[in-house]
Amino acid sequence: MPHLYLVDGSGYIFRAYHRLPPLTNKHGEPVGAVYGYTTMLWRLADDLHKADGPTHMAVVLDKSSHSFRNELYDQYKAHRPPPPEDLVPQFPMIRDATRAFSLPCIDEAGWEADDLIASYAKAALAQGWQVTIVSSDKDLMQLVEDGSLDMLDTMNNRRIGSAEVFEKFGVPPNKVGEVLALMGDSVDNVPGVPGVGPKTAAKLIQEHGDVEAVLAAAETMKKGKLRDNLIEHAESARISRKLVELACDVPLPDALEDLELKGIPDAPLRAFLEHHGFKSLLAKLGTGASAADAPVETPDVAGMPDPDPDPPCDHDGYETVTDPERLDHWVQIARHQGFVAIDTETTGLDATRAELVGVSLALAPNLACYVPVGHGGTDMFAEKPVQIDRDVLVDKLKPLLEDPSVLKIGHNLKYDMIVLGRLGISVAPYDDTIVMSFDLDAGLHGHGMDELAATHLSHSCIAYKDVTGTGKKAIGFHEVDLKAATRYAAEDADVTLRLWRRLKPRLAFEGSTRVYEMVDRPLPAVVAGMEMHGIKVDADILARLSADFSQQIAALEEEIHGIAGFKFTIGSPKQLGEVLFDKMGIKGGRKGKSGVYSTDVNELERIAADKDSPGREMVVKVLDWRQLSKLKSTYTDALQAQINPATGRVHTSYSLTGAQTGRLSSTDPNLQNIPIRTEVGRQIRDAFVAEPGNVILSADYSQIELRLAAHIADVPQLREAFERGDDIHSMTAQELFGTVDRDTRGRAKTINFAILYGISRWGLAGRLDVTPDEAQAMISRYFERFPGINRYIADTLQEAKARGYTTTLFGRKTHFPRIKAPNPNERAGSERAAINAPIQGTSADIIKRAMTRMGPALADAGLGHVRMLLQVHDELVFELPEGDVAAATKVIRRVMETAAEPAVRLSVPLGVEIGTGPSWGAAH
DNA sequence: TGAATCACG
DNA sequence: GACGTACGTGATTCAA
Repeated sequence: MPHLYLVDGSGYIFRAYHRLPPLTNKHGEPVGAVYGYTTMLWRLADDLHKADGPTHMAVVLDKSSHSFRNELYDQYKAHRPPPPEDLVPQFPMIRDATRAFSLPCIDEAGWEADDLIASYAKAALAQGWQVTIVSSDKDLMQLVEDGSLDMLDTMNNRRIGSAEVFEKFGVPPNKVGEVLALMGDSVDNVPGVPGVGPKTAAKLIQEHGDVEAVLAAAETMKKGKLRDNLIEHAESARISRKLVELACDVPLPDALEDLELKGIPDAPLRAFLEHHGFKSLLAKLGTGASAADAPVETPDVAGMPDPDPDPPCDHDGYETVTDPERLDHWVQIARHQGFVAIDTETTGLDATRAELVGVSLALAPNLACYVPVGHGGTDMFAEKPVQIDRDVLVDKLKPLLEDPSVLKIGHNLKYDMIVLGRLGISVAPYDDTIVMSFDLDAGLHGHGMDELAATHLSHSCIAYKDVTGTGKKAIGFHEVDLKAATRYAAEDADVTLRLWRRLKPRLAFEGSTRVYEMVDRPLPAVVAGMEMHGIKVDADILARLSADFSQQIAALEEEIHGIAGFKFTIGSPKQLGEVLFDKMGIKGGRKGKSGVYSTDVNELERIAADKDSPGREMVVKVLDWRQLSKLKSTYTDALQAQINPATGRVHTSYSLTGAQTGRLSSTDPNLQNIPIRTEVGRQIRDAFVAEPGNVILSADYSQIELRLAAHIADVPQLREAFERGDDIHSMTAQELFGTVDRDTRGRAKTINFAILYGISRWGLAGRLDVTPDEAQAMISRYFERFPGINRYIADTLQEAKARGYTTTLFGRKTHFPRIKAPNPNERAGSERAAINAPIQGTSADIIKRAMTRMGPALADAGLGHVRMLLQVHDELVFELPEGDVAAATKVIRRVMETAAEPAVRLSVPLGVEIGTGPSWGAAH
């Protein structure tokens, strides 16, 4: 069956003009509306091949501003301002664009485009055709008929059928004219009835059927303003009814059959696109791929005509959005454009607790706005500034942020995703400029927005503290006045967008697309989920430990002071050093550069091991005191304070860009350094518990860095040992010392780690308590037995010096700008780090991939209740229903063991050890 | 704010 | 011949 598409070109031009940034082409002609129009036609042309796509198509335009309606009512469209100056030259270009697509362009003097559309629609329907009107004009909604005529709003990619019409007007399509007549239209200057808006009009028509019936019933209505207005303005209502009526019998300038689509010839289209420099569309034309085949997630900014890159930030040009309709406006441009930068402002730094204060959006440089929703302080009764209701913002923003065809751009989006996630919004797809910067420039500089703006845009951002103040006088962002808040917040979105335009093309150009797409890009969403979920911590267990530690600390303190003969601050390394080395005369005190004796563990253990030292007794107690103080202050006390009272759980924050090698880091609190190595410390892990009926599951990669070293350096002996499942440290001991016992295995283990960290004979000598010469002999022997290792070290160093960076198996770069430093100490430090980075970094890449795949893999296996809670570099911690343990273990092991594949094929297997229990401690 | 110390992988 | 002794993190405390 023929399917006719009627494109409301005139309506589209105005909307596109107002919703798109003011672009110009290389000839300096304004083309914003033309660009929007062209991409819209392109998308329509894509539907050509679809089953329900068009067989016939025409673009309908207004010819002149005069129509029969001016005869009916001389004020019709009287107050309409002339079109904007830079839109006028675009009208003829729209006709060019239409011709470039070889589409018929229909206009007729004396008729509006709406009348022509209505007439063509009726004619087509009479022949039994399908009709789609490409427009979102409310007047045209009268024409909708279920099953035969619908509308397509290309700005929102939304089909409008009678259900949508009913939702908008409260009446079926054939009554829309009645409603429009009563409510009037200020833009077209259709008078309607004063005091009657969409709601009242809909109610009246629902009750009475049509305008005449409403007017007739007016006399019988209860007395009031409405009744008076209906009686007084009855004539105006009748005129309005005629004005909104569409003419359906206009003689058709072209016959229906002539509108048949015969394909779109390349040449004229190409010429048109080239004239305007619409590169992204040209590219699609060139490869013969249709627009639908192109990735919608990453709009080609390079293809946007943009002769004026990065003007300085115009803080006073940012809009404060306090009117819901203005918000709609911004959202619609964003949806049409296909990308938008976003930033949220909140009451605090902890995303899992902070309240939303406002959201800023940016569409192009200097085209940014701020939408306040939570300003006005915490006092419930205080007067608040005019602003949009938070729930309204959520309703209006959610469709945009979840629209799969609109790319959301943020800087450290993980934060915004948590804040928005708590309001029921998920953000996808997205690009994160902090992650992009990290993947490009790790090791060169930090990745905070202010630093990147200074580095890449030569722009110094408004400092947060300039807006809120510092120290005790600091106020929350919700207390900042809207003007200052807009300048600050909109600038953040503006800068984010500008950074994105700089960084995005660099990814491909500099070979970092792989690691960005395959490893890091998905992480903000995954990690946001983990942070939001948190892990349950039993405050009672911690409180008991705190009390216990307290007692022991007090007792030790007394004993230590007793031995010294006076009181001093044990926690002060300065005082402790003086007590030990000056007052008590212990020998061998070493002063650091600040003139303070070193009193670290190594030093104290050296004293404790010396049977003749007078300080033995005290030093042993100090070591105990230190351990308990550390555990109490850093863990048992601090952790209790970190429990979120709303959730009863602890929500750490992971930094995706904190560790140069690609690892995550954890803060507030750091859950990646919870004690495990000593029995006392280990008890703290028992406080990390599962909810009733659930268990904690811990899965960790066994020896992942050594396995990766075996693969990367290609060491056959190590590879084979891992394949056989041998104890790798015993095997190393056998190779190095010819015998395996506790001592040699321990030494071999130390050497194995030393290799990964970039070894020095002195470092190893210190660890193993041997002379540097003996240490050197062991290193030499190691290189001899595992010849791949020194080749790896030499190659890595050479590459790091030649290129300035190292890479992981997934292409992650870590830069080492100091690797050629003249200071040998500095240089040697960089060299060791460079040796370690590819191994530590590849391990980080692999577990990150496992994390990304874990959620979907568990869901596929029907294990939706299994939650991933923590990552500790080579370990993932889960919480799950007891009954799911067996099934989940299988999935988790499979995902982790195969996480490198298929991008990287390892020559060693990855081993994963899994344990479960009521607490994290018990799961190990 | 930096140094020292120590918790983790 | 000096350098000054393992990679990557974060939190706490003291003292300036």
